[in-house]
Amino acid sequence: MAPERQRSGVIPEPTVARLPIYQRIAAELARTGQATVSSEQLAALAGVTAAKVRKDLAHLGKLGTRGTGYDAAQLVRGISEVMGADQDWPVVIVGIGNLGRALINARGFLARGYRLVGLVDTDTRILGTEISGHTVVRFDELPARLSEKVAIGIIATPASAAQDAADQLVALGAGSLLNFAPTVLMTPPHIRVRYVDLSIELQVLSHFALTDHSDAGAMSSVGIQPIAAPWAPAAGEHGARS
Amino acid sequence: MAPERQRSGVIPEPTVARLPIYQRIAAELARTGQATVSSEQLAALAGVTAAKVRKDLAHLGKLGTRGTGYDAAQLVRGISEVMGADQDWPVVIVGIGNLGRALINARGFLARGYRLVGLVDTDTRILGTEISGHTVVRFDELPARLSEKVAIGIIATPASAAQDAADQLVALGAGSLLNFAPTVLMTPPHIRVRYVDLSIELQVLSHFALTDHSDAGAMSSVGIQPIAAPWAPAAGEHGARS
DNA sequence: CAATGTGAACAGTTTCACAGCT
DNA sequence: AGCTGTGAAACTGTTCACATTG
Repeated sequence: MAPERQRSGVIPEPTVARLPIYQRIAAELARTGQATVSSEQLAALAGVTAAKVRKDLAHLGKLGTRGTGYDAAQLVRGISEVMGADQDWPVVIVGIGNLGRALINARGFLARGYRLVGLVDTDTRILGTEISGHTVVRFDELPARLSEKVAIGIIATPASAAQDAADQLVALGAGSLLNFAPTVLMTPPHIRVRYVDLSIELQVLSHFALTDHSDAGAMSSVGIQPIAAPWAPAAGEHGARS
Repeated sequence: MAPERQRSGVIPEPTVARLPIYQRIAAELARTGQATVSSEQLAALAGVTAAKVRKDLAHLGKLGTRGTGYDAAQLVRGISEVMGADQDWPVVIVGIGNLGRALINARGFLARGYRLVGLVDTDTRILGTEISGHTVVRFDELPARLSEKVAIGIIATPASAAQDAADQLVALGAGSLLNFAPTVLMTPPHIRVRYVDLSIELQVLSHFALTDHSDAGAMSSVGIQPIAAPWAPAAGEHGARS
């Protein structure tokens, strides 16, 4: 029945990082009553080219209809499926400072499939505190409170504590780590790690501010900046590898 | 005198995103008394290949010495220079929730060159609050408090407020935006935008957890995982484009 | 006939291998 | 002898152009 899903090969990482963006747009359009989306429209709203959208979506199998476009609702489901948002991913957050709290509270961050199962910190001032239905504990108290393996560990500690956090998370079964601390982690080879280093983001911006030096729009790389619009979507990619 | 700096062409974005990592490592080594670093050592600590390190650093001009390696202190300075960390970048943060506060407090985030000049929010509960020597104000009060153009605007608001924040920041002269809200921003073509979407990071991890499915270390892409170590650095890239 | 899906050309990065300094 | 700097090859991802299909 289902119109041929889950195409064969692996999906390239840049594509994987763009799929959630298409999904968000498709969901919003579906919500406002639009049943179908063209690659052109999706491209305009996502800040990429239409060809890229089609290549990206082709990885999901054929869920478009020629002459018509993609079914918005079907797109949302199809992308959920490949992203694994359907499954259940027990998440532990280490480091309950401002960043940790921001992650806990951010709407849409721990939604759909990503289930918070533990909060870890060492600061005695917040140990024992209850946040979002979870008590903040030290690492050695965590196993007693877990009834399952951790799938994803989020490291929101200072750099000095990050490696230890990674070790402990791996010991609890985490196969994936999301590291916000500015350090390169040493991990066994089968562990997937993604880095989000906020200070690097700033530095990359200032570097290009320097080299673009007022030569408006010269930003060689992408930047589709579609046809006739006073303002065009600013295209962006989300990187990192394991 | 200075040994030929600032090579001609543009530096590829993936390289730009790695330079701060090398810098951090070089700084740490210099601090512990090591005067010179080889590409091999830098590679092992950064989780990349030695060839990549050499190609990357070659963009800075020739600051290595054959047979010896790179001078650690010189590396730190050279990278500061190309990243623009020497210059002065007035930064405004919009959205003083947990994330905004995390950015303000994170050691190393607003250091060296990135100078906080304004905090904006609309929540009456925190308006007027003083944080890090800056009073949180509404956007319309900000111009009166600024004595210069904004260089970089950081958007740490909910998605619903992000586009407005972007518009206002651009009006204040910001040429670069760092957007943490899960939305594609519409901006004039000469504005550089980088996206950090936390929920996408989680989804990318779960996608690959799905497809790698226990086939340990098969992660095709990079993953140098050097020679003989029980644990190898987990390589990572930091992406996004304007 | 509009809009997808895709082979082929193109572009950007990474890896390799080694020539060239120190 | 050791280690950088760099062309050339390999690879990965993007853009183009169009045949194909509903």
